[in-house]
Amino acid sequence: MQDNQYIQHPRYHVAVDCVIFGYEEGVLKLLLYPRGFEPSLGNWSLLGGFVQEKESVEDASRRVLLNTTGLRDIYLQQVSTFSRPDRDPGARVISVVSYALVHIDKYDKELVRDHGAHWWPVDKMPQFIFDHKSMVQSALFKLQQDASVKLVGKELLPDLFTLNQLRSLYGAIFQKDFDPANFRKKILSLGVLEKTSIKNTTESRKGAFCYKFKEETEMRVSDRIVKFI
Amino acid sequence: MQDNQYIQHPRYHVAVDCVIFGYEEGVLKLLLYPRGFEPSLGNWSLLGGFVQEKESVEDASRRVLLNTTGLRDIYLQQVSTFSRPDRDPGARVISVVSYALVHIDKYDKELVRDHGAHWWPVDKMPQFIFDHKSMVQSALFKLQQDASVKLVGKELLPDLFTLNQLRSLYGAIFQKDFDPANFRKKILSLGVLEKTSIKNTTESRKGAFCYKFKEETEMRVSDRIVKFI
DNA sequence: CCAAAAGTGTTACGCCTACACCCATGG
DNA sequence: CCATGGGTGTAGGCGTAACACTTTTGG
Repeated sequence: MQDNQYIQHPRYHVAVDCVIFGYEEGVLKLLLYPRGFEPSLGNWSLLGGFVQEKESVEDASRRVLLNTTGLRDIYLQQVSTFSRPDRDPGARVISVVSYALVHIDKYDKELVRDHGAHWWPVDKMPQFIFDHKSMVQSALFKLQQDASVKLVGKELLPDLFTLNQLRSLYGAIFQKDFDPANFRKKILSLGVLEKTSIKNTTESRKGAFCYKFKEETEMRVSDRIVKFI
Repeated sequence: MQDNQYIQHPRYHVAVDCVIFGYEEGVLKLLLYPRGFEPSLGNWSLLGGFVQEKESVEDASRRVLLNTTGLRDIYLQQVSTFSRPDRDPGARVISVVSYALVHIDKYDKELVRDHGAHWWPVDKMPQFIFDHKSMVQSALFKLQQDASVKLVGKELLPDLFTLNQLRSLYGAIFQKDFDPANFRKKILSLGVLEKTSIKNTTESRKGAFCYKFKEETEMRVSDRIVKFI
């Protein structure tokens, strides 16, 4: 492509939309924003923004996440690009969707409240604007794919967690119950967790030992954690 | 986002780049175009083009494929979006990469020759322009992912093919040899192939029966074909 | 004591791997 | 008749699923 060829081609707004996953009380949740004006008033929207001159799509997503949740160093994965010419009735906008995994207890509550945002369980989601519903579906699928070859959890759970909390998280991600005994053996065999001497007694009478992720180890594992995906 | 908010944001050229896979003589190949001018003269480029006013990214990719290979109804999958601000030295261009699977004997030879294009084996690729090398790597990875849960072959092989041709194709995609006996059993157990009475004697003295894909069946299989990815 | 979660052990089954082995045929 | 690819059969191993069973402790 020659430089002078560029000029004759149209240019578009390029947006980023973030599917922000958090995990709380055994439920996988999504941070969404209510749309305050027509069209699509009352429906809910992903957190988004426009790509600025000197940033990449990833930069833009991180900027948007920082501005609305106050969080840095977030685990972020690109999902897919949505580009139907009529997808946004306001103007031609091409949107790159990513998902983010955040610690639901660490975000800036004030900032989020000021934006009117709300955490929605993934199995009870509201009406979305535009094509945001299929964005969420794509993001969830991508998360499942990733979680089947990489142990997610560091990004969503507290630093110390029990194996049953991790199992519940995987249950929430895959919408499926995992056998406690087998899940325990499978996960421990991966060798990426470290047992601590701390017991968590909030969820059972007996109390369960807490684990943490080993430093330095890549959580991407050689064989898949979840076989069926 | 309100309509009047759009105007203050920058707009960019949005391109599509296609990683076109073909399969010939046991080798997985890529259709590439030589760059005829500086910068990056002599290096090779993916087939690309700009997204026009009334088309989606997918539309644009299909248009570009049609214009340069003469092929319609191509199997096309979006891979990822590349957006580093400096990725194209000529101008700010955000590019959405897809891969295409084509029958290497059916494309329009003249059209391709006129463009100076050339099929390159994936294991002997030339120098690329810009970030096209990592585009190809991402595309190959995505193809591997897809081929492990969906039987690709309809899109790359002739209508009638032997199981060993299919095995060679999978070997080329995953850069790994599959055991003939085990591959045969695994593939046939999927139940998506139909044996014909036609024998192909070009590749062995004994001759091998040709198979074809069953009509109507979805080639996406429940358990994965290739376990290690 | 009992319910309920934590944690360990056992068994059976399915699938994959790695071969051995027969078949057909052109040179 | 033999080298070569086509095609079938089989034994071993590994991982998982299913589930029994034991431990701990607050109510």
